[in-house]
Amino acid sequence: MKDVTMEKIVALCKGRGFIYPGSEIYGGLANTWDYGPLGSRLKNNIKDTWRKRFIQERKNSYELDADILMHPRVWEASGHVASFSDPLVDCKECKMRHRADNLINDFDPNANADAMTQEEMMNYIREHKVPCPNCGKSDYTDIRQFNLMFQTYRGVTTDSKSIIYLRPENAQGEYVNYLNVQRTTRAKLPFSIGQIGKAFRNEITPGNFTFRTIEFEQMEFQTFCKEGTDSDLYKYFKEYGKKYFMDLGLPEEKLRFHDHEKLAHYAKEACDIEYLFPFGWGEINGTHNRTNFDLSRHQEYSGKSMEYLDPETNERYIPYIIESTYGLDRTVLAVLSEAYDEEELAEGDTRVVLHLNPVLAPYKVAVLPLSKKLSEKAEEVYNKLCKKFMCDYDEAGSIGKRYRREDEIGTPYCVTIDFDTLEDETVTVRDRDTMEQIRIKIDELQNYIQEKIIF
RNA sequence: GCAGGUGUAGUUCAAUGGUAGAAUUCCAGCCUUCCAAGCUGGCUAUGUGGGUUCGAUUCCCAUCACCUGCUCCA
Repeated sequence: MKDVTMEKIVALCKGRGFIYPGSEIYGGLANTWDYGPLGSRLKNNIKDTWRKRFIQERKNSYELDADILMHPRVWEASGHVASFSDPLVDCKECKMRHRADNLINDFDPNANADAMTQEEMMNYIREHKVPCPNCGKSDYTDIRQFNLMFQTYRGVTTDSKSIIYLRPENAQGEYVNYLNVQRTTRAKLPFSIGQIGKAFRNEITPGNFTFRTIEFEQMEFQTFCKEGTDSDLYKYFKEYGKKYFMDLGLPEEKLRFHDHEKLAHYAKEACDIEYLFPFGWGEINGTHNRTNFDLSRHQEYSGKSMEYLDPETNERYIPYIIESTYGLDRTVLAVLSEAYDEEELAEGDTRVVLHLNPVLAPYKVAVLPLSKKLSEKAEEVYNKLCKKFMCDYDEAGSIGKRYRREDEIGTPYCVTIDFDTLEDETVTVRDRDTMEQIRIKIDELQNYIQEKIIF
């Protein structure tokens, strides 16, 4: 086991085709990344495991694929238009950047900056000569609003009436559709809606590789329930999430809960699951008890009833929502960080190997003819296996070199065709983790591999 | 966004105000019967845009990206 650094992860990702810098030929675009052939497979495999755990294996769970673009009023109702922007000022003296509201609240906890307009905050800072926490001077630029939502315009003109937003979270798609889903599936509370999709936030902060990006993909699970059952479900889904990560291959000692004390405007309870990345602990899941805040707001802003008619009691009420959000890109990064290893073999020989859970591996199996004279037979085996699995084929270089190449991209099984194969229809299957080899009939290959990739 | 640093083949490094060299990777061929062998050949680079200059990869400016620190982080 060697030191795993972000540099090594980034280098492997770029070098082997997991993740490339975005728009690289134009010099790159900060905080954007493109998933290459292997990264796409890994990402999709993670999505598949998530769907299996959260949709397929749970009763009363349904998938949704809502549009990224939503009615602008959605974001007024959700509170994002009002509170998803930060009022920023720069100290002219030391160039330090501050949030104006934090500056005021830290200066005088009773000032209640949250209730101030931008202008009132500016005046307050000037009148009270609020000092810069860094250098002590009080000489600031004007407040600039920094909205974390990306805006764009629909239609041919760019007048303000046509502003629409790229969604900064996916949850609202489930919320505005919750009655559609409930009606069409005839679901009874509690039921859940899951969704995998992209969200966008105009973050200015450089992230650790794909840890913080401006475009990112989330796997979200919203459970609609009756008030009073919410806290138990909240606790349940925290644990369910942790179990999911452990099933992916993240060890328990590198996972921890982080309960929030300072809560977002919608939340009654909030907890992150954090993973110990090479750069430190980082959030990979957030579970929130959002109460009936969102649905109440949508009822208020849309004028449509968001009430659920409880068929057992004939009560009408707005359900509570337990949200559990999984960062897909972060999960990919966590899985890669955990899988990465450099192993010392005999006499200074080393190999880089990704000990990926086989179910996540981009290629499940690689077909390697020992000699190019065996290509025909090898292709026959390849054509058989690729009907069932993502399958690699390599006949370039020595067999040892090809094993190393597959180790580096996490292929769990290498199938080697030799001259005996032509006689007895058997092949060698070499295990990535143990490097042990077994001899097996070609006809048994498919079942052998299939059994190893059950999630 | 601020301060400092760095940008040369896919990767790691050279060199130079006169038009870039190596190792490795990769590709092809020979060889090779299970863990990075060898031989031969081949492809590939001065982040981008300006400026100074007869001539810029080199000097200057801007920009973009990356690294370190701050700031920010629903």
